[in-house]
Amino acid sequence: MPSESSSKYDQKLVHVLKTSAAVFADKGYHSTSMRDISRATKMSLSGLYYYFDSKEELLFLIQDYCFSTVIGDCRKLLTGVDDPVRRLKLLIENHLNYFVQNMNEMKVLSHEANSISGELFKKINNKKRQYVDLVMNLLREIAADSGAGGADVRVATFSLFGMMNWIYNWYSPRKDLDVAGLSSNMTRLFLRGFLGEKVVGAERLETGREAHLERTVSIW
Amino acid sequence: MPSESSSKYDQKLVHVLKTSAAVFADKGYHSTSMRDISRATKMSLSGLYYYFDSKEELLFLIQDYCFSTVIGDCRKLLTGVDDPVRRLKLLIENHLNYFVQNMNEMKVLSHEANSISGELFKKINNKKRQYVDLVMNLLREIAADSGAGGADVRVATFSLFGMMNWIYNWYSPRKDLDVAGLSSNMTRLFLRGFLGEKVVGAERLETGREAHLERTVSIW
DNA sequence: TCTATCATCGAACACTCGTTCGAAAACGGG
DNA sequence: CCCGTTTTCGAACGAGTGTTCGATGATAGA
Repeated sequence: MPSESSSKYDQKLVHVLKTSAAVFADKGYHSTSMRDISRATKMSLSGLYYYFDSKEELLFLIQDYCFSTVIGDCRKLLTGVDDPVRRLKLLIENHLNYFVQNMNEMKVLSHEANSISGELFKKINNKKRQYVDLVMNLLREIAADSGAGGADVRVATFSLFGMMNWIYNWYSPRKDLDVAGLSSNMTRLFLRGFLGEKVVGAERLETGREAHLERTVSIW
Repeated sequence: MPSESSSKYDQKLVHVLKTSAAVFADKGYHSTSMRDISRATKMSLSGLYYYFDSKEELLFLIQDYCFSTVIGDCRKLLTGVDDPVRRLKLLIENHLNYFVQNMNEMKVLSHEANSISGELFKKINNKKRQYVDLVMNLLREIAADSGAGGADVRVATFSLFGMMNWIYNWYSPRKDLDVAGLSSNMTRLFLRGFLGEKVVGAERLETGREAHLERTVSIW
């Protein structure tokens, strides 16, 4: 949706989306009134409707912007990387990195997934399914490569999403590990669990490089 | 809250709670009107208020009943079991077993945790914290016993809750594994990830017994 | 059968909601 | 500076909200 054009209009829209996401995350979508949004954005009530047609479309824009960003960033990050285990690791890092920095949006994504209906709902769900399939196929590939056929791939996929997407319920940047630590912990937890120790050991050799996301103490 | 007394009153209250939970799960708490509840329970609007003082207390009763049940069942199940790994395994089985059979409540628990305020919120949060601490201490114990100090216990705890509590987003009793399969998959996934393979191998010897919860094909 | 308690109900109140509309302000290229 | 476009706004409407109240029906022990 948001191309490279950062027009005045786009900038303000993004600002409205971010502010609204914060309010939605705090009070919940349905018990947030358009008057609350108006107050938070310092815009008049009717002025808001210049940027979207309804409260529901506002919610859609928030969700769509998030998924587009996270999927887009992910695609960029994965181009050129072939080893599926490394791809998965990068995907996890990207996912956690983005949502730790956008926890309000994450909460809205989780809580208000069913607050959108009709065509807009379909659009969001397609993007979501796209992302899920990406992970599921990755896991299938990894399992096949290593001959570890014990685990149900569907269970594994959603377990991974579960542990990643649950963070908005507990993660505190102040008292917890930073994103790099969080990421390496979860990656190891999941990969070891999915494959067993040996394969993770092999992985260790290949990934000692990219420091851009794990500058701090990391077990990898 | 609900003692052994199954008076007419209690029965009807529980029925109202269960029905309301289904509606809340479907439409969300805030966009469910008391008139919706009235319609679903086939009670008059004002008649509902004989069983609770406000919509918010209705939500509280649903959540409180759930946590009380799951924690109570868990305590019963764990009495007499000393090995921390076995305790954890039983806890996971109990958790998944209960919430697969009460997915509506699970959704309400997750989505509407912050829709309760004041004293009622504190009560719920205490029970929740109790339960989380139980798991976290268990993990600490397990990590100490096996000398595997690599993983952050807090991350591990909430990762476990994440994968378990995410199921309401994807689990379908028709197309997915049954609870026993789900449970054994997640248990293995988590324990292997948390400890590494060896310790899980040891565990395999001790737990081949309890058939009451895993009658079906199980890898354990 | 009488009566006190339990359970249910219809109607109404005060309030907030999302959205619309026409007009005014701000802006920017000529 | 002017004018067409972009952006903002105040006021209002109709619909739906949670809750209350007094009264009525059901129930069960004396």
